[in-house]
Order: sequence, then structure tokens, then C-alpha cells
Amino acid sequence: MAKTILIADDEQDIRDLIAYNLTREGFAVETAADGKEALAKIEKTPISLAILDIMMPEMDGFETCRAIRANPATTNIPILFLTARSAEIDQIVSLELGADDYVQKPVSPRVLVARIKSLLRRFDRSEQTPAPGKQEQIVSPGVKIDRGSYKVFVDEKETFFPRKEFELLYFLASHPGRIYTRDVLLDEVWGRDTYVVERTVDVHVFKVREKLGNYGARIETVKGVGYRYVV
Amino acid sequence: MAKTILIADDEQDIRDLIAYNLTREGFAVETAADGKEALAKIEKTPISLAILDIMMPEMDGFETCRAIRANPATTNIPILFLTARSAEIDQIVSLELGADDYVQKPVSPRVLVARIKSLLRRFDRSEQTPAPGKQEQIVSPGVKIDRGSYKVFVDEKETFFPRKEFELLYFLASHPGRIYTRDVLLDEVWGRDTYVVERTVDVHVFKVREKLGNYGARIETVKGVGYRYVV
DNA sequence: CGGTTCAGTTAAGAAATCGTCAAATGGCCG
DNA sequence: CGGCCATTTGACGATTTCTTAACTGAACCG
Repeated sequence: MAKTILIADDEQDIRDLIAYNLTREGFAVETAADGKEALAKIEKTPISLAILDIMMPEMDGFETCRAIRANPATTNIPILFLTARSAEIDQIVSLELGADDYVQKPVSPRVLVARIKSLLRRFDRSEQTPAPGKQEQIVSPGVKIDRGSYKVFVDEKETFFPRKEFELLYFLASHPGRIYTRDVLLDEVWGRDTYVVERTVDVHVFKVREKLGNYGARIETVKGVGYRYVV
Repeated sequence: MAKTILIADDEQDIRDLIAYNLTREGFAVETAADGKEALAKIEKTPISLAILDIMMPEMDGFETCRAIRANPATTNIPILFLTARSAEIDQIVSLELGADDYVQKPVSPRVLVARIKSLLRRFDRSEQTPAPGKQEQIVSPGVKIDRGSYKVFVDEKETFFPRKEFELLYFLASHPGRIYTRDVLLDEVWGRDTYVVERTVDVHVFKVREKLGNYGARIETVKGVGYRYVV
């Protein structure tokens, strides 16, 4: 669930300040001291959003931005510029650089964080395809899972599932028949940047089964491999 | 099948920039340099969405918007405003102009495209379902919310809700059962460009519940997720 | 038959989340 | 200017949720 944000700035102080604030907000953070390093990190790690300072040695923010946009694998990453002088703002705006937002230095952490969240929201929503990606409701005999209202009905009776249990059930049920190993489930349900023991999944499966009552057996164990939801 | 988007702005550069980006995304594009021209084009061509700059010669964006809404044939066209100054945003918000969204200049083409897509999706969906986007009154047993007069009646008794609380209640109540994260509520109720802490939502929910008295429990909390209004 | 592995189950501690209150801020109006 | 009100923030405690570790039993294997 945690998104990774890349911070490219040549001043260590700035990197630290931003990194500190973003980490506190639950983001994962990668840093780079110049454009070259930024590109290298972007190749290696999946990045949700990049913050680029404009003035950097080696390769400045503009160039870096162009390079990111030029690569089909990274062309959709939202980019937020940090600018020191207002003259640079004009450049950002006028050029079709593909900048999505900018924040003027000196940065206020609160404003920056708010902008980042707002940008991410905007892009998340624009990428949401209602059709195959996320189903609003998953219905199988006796069990109905409704994502819109975050409710689960077992034999017509509303049954409360805490978040992780809901997400786990929802994920499994939205890919019926398919087997998922624990580490894949951790990735998909818990998020890529969480560090919990794999057996945690077992406990949640147990609880979900409990709540599903007669239908608990819908979640099958495949010994030595993982779990799957069957209809 | 391509949707046609009308761009009304007096600056050629802006028109070209937006047109270029929309075309690249597979939209058809019509342009107009002022409000009069925009209305003329709308009459001739079926338009899926209109982008209006506010400051235009002859007829500004506000007037154009009113004219579009006044004509039954075009009253349902989604309208997105371009605004240069934040003072204008207040106007958009305060006047119930029937604006569906706005983007602050300088525009990031990518953000604009994302917004447009999201708007179109929203309208596609809302036209399929008979449920209208904005209801004048929302009535549930014991609670009546009147948008026109900005009044709320709890058990027939008029109860005053300050603006944010009213908007929050109205938004939740107009999508009963549906869960909303604090993120989304901030977007929808507070507006995209506000930088407030998420927990602010909680306090408002608290106050709304207080004022709803016996019906306070209508707003349910889903721990770790968000809030929903139930009937 | 004993040992090993794997998953089910339970309980307890840790962490996250929310409700609530109080105080700070800032706008508005008399 | 002073007071009122709406809004926002930070703090605290209560509660829920999550995670871990440990125990148990079943299946498997030599």
C-alpha cells in the first residue's frame, strides 16, 4: 500500500527534510543527488511520484523530466518540480515538459505533502478503470462482497470484516480459483513496503474463514504453496 | 466514437497546447476565442465537455456557463473552468454556477487530461443511472437536508450547520451506503487545493453527529478506511 | 515409528485508529 | 478594537486491529 516517492535534490538538507516528512506520512522514500542518480533509481525501483529540483549538477531537473517522459516505462509517473526562482516557473509552465505541479522553495513540508497527496489522488483516479481492474461487487452463492460500501454479506447477513481481512477476502475472491503464495498476498494486500512475517497471512485467513461460517472452506489451503478462493 | 471537447480561451497558445494534448489522447477538439464563439460552436456540434477560460473578451466564462446551462439542449454538458487567480476559484465555488470542475492556471496538460477523463467518466456513469448528480433535497427518516436553502431539519426541527459541516453531511448523505476515505472527502468537500490535516475530517464528523442527535449514528466509521452515511 | 514440516489455533503484546476535548487561528461584524 | 464563530490542530485515552510467538495436530517420509 505504501507508495514510493523519489526525491532528487543536490542539497542533503532538503532531501532529509522532505524524506523525514514523507516517511512520517507513511510513504517510502528514495533519494538522489542529481538527475543521473534519479534516473538510475527510477529504473530499479517502482516509483509512484518523483520530486525534482531544477538546479542540480550533472543533469538538471528539466533534462531529467524529459528523460523520464521519454521512457515508456516511466512516462506516466507524476512529476513535481521544486523551484527556487520564479523565473523557472515560467519555463515549467510554458514548455511542454510534462510537469504536473511545482512547489516554490523554500518548501513548507505541509504544503508539499498536501500537494503530493493531491497529485497522487488525481492520478490514481484517472488510472482507475472501472471495468476489469476493480469490481464493485463480488457475488458468489451465499457470499456478497461490496467494495463501495465496504460490507460483506454472509447468507444475506451483514458481517463486519476489519480492513485487512476485508482486503484479503476481496483480493482472493476477485481472482477465484487462482492460487496465491503468502508473499504475493503480502505484496497485494499488505503492500509492497510492509515488513511482516508471512505467517501473519495465516492468522488472517483463519479469521476470515471464521467469519465466513459455512463458507469458510471457500478459502482453500494448498499445502506448501498458498491459498485460493474457490466458488 | 471520439468525444468532442470544446476549448474556449482567448490565448492561442493555451488553446494549441490543450488541443495538442487532447488530440494525442484521441479526443476531437473544437476551439473558440471567446464566449460567443463557444456558444455558436456548441449549437452546431455535439460537445461532450467544455473547457472555459474565465477571462475572455466579449463574454466571459461565467456568462458562457450560464448560457450553456440555460439551454435545455446543452444543460447537461460537463463544464471545466480554467482560472488564473485563486480569487476566481472562490467565485466558482460560491456561485452555484454549475461548474463541474476547475483547473488552476498554469495548467499542467497531464493534470488537465486526467481531470477531463475523470469528469467524463463521472458523467457517463451518472447518465446511466437514474440517480441525479445533485439533489436539491435529501430526505431520510428524521433528517431532511435542503441544499437550496442550506438548511437541515432534524426531526422537523431546523438545525444550523456551518458550511463545512453542511457540505460534509450533504455529500455523505447524497451517496448513502458508500464509503469514503478522508482523502476523498477532503477532495470532494474541502476542495482539491486545501492543505489540511486528514484528522480534520474526524472533528467535523464528530460535530455533525452531535447535531444530528439521535441520528448521529447514521454516519458510520469504518476503522482504517473512512466514513459512510447509512439509512 | 520417530522426526520433520506445514498449517490451524490461541493468546498476549504492540501498534494503529478514532472520538473527544481544549486551545490556537483567523475572519467578520458591530 | 473586541468579541463571536468557524475552522483547524494537537493531545490524550479508549478501543480496535494487527502482529508475533508458541502450541497443537495432521500429513509426509525415511
